[in-house]
Amino acid sequence: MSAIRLLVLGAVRQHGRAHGYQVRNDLEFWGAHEWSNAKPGSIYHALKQMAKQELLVAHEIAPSTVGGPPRTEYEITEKGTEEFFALLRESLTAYDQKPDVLSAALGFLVDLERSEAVRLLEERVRVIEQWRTAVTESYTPEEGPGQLGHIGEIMNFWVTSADTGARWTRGLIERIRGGAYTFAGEGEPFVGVLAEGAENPYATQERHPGDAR
Amino acid sequence: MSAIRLLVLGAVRQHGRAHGYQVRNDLEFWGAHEWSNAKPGSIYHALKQMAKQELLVAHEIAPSTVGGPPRTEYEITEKGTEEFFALLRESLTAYDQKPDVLSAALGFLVDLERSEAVRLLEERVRVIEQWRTAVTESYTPEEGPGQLGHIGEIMNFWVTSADTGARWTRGLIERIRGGAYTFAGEGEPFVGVLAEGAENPYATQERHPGDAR
DNA sequence: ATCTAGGTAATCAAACTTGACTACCAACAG
DNA sequence: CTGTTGGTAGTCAAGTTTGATTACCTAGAT
Repeated sequence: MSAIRLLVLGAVRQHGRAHGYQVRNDLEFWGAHEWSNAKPGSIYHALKQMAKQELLVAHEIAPSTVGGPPRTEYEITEKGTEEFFALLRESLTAYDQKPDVLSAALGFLVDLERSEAVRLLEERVRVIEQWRTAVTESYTPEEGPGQLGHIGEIMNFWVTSADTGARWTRGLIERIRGGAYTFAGEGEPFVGVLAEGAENPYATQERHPGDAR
Repeated sequence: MSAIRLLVLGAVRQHGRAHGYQVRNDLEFWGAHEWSNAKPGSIYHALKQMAKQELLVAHEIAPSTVGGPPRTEYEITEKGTEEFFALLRESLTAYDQKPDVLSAALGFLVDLERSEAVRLLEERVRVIEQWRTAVTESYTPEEGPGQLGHIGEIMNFWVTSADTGARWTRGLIERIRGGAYTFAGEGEPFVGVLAEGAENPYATQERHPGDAR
């Protein structure tokens, strides 16, 4: 599964109603074009595709208010909302080692309730650990180690990445447990989209436990 | 760039001459279907594509020696060999954060000379560090931290992954400096392909400095 | 009044990827 | 000597991704 559907569904959902260019801008604001396949063609394709599948409805109106050609607006349906949460939950727990999927899911983490977020992330840690066990067991000994030569470095690399992923996830769980961020049903949600016509003032640093209440 | 071209080119090159099914088996032997898009359709597609681009030549012969339909054999051309090394060098140094590309390159690392391998990996570390600096600078302060809320976790995740990647690469450099593995021009290369008709006895563990001479 | 630089919104062909499916043959059971 | 299981080798249609390109409009410069 690629990250694009989750990203697009989530972006439309946050706006309530959005046209392609708006979605495109949100995703750029999140830096998504850097770590996922959120490029114009993919975004517009996903919108059309999901409209055909009735996850979105297309309103062929809106003759543009700020110049440029007319635009199509999309609205998320009930079915789309279900799909959104299904994708979100799956992306958080699956360890398919495609980091863009996890990144996309992190962007929508706070759309869940705090307790569920924690539960899913704990499940994620479990899945990673299982994967690690399976891999190191099935790809081991028999004829003794060293049989693989430099090929073993590939597995070593993946295992190292998995361990980092697990450790990082545990850190995130702690931050959430410690009260960081505002989750669903906790009032004033954090708005991660650009207002119509706003500038793009991105900002971040190594963030840790106590901030962003 | 996806990993498939490098994988297929490299596999054909190691055999000297190979048919699709053989390549497919090699990649499976390396576990490539688990961490890359090395699936049958992609492999056969890549073979045809690269034959059209004259990176490979197709020999439409070989009426099968072991049962099954006739098969097409491919041979790497000079142009293909150049492309192979170009892809390999790029995959080792580029930090496009698609880990499958690095994995593929690791499989062919020993086709380079030891000194070049080290040089490229050091370059890789530099590139990762540059990326890290650029990201943490450009996505920072201005309106003070905490502006990003949970969105900051995405960057945090990428930065953590980058750091792990850099640290792991440094470890690999040390292992190589310490004499691990057999590189180009050092005699008897390690054979990472299945002999015609061989079983698939994969094996690995957390490997460290002194082994596999 | 005209030109053009630049932002807005989207499309398109070409390439790539996927997963299911086909076709061929050998070997063995019945 | 017939059927059927299983491995070998590959194809195909449907879907996705990419990068270049188009079309529209505004605002300021000439």
